[in-house]
Amino acid sequence: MEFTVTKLSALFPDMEQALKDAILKEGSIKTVKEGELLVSSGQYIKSAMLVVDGLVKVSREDEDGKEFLMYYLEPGSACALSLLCAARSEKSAISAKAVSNATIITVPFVLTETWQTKYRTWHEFVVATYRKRFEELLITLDSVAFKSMDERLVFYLKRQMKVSGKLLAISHQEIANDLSTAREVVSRLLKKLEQSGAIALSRNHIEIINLDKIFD
Amino acid sequence: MEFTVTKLSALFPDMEQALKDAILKEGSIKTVKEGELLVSSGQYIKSAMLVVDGLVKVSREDEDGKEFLMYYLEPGSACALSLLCAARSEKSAISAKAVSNATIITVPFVLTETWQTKYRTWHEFVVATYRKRFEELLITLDSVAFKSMDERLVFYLKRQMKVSGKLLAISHQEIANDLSTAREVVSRLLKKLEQSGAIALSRNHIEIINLDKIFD
DNA sequence: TTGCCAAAGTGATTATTGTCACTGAAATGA
DNA sequence: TCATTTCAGTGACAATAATCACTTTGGCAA
Repeated sequence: MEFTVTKLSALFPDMEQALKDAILKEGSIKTVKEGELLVSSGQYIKSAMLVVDGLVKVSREDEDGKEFLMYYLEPGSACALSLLCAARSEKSAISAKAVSNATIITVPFVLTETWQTKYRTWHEFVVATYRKRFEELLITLDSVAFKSMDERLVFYLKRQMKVSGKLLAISHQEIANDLSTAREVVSRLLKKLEQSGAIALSRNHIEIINLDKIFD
Repeated sequence: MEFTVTKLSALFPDMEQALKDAILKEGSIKTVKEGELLVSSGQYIKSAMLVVDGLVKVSREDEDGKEFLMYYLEPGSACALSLLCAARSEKSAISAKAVSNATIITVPFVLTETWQTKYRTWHEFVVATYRKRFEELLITLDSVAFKSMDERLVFYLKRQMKVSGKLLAISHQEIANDLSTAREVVSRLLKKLEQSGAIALSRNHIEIINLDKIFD
């Protein structure tokens, strides 16, 4: 896929012209296949990453490999971590994985740091990104801290629906990983949701019928 | 307590002179007593808050009043939320409470927004604050997502020790609130820790003897 | 000093979640 | 098409945490 200023404008409408030019000039375009890792746990991040196409899933991982879904990145958004770790080039305990075929623009930190003062709209973009990720993280934290597994599952399905539509191509095991629980637990709770008519189950697919009646 | 540029310099060593002058000129100094609320849940935040003395506890709250400790703010730090909510003057689902008598400098958002471009070091301070809070939030998230209650309690006590020393003046109920669990659970687990010699219990006080041997 | 109240201790019970050990059912591909 | 692998369903059980219903203790004030 090739990028022009026009396409970039659609994704990042608030950026000034000079910044978009700079992104096209200095950034490298990277395409990743579905399932591929963009950032793996323990890796050093050296570039800012802008998602321009596809969907990227950002997870947290602990020492023994258990993972946990933090949030999704859609086209037009950036990973706050990829901006955060910037300053220190720190090791990250997060991983980023392409959920669908995706296209990313990467810009080395050395450059983006100078952009902070050079382009006002870059700075604004960074701050807006921080804020958005922070809010999403808080919502994720809420659901772990205050909700039980059945509520968390419904919350999860709703979020999935937002990014992938009503027909989810996902296994129970993957859901269990994202929620950091066991597959059997997910299977049982999904079954309950099916019985209540909220979803329809088939192998590797979940069709969301109506989750609104469930909780609040 | 009165503030001079010298005192401010010690707390915020990276700020440029002009910025420190501006803080003293434009900010209002606010003192709060132990236990007082700085920000209560549902309130609109209209100012950036810089902690210059004392200790402030930042918690998340859900609809039915259950709370959850996010992190502590020590002198020289700012609440990321108080910077984040800035742009939108959004309602916050967080509360900030003074753990000890505390002194805060508040600066209205209208001003701090202009500071973003006016003072390079203010911008850097904001970004550094975001990063720090984000990291702390991730660590908090880790402990909820991956750890069981006994591990979380030890983690909690260690964090308390960092901000308040080895003798904690805190009730079991308060710990339970911070961890979003029941008092009985905390009492039982504390008892276990006492039996293992890691802590000593007395009414309204917990003395930390050695938590290093416990876990990892 | 006594009486009260908040804090802490405790046993019993329930609910939720995690684990184990399977079986069966679809997809894949050789 | 058959064989292998992956995914899903399920019952039994264990472990953890939450809830309930108390009792006990210590600190403080009248």
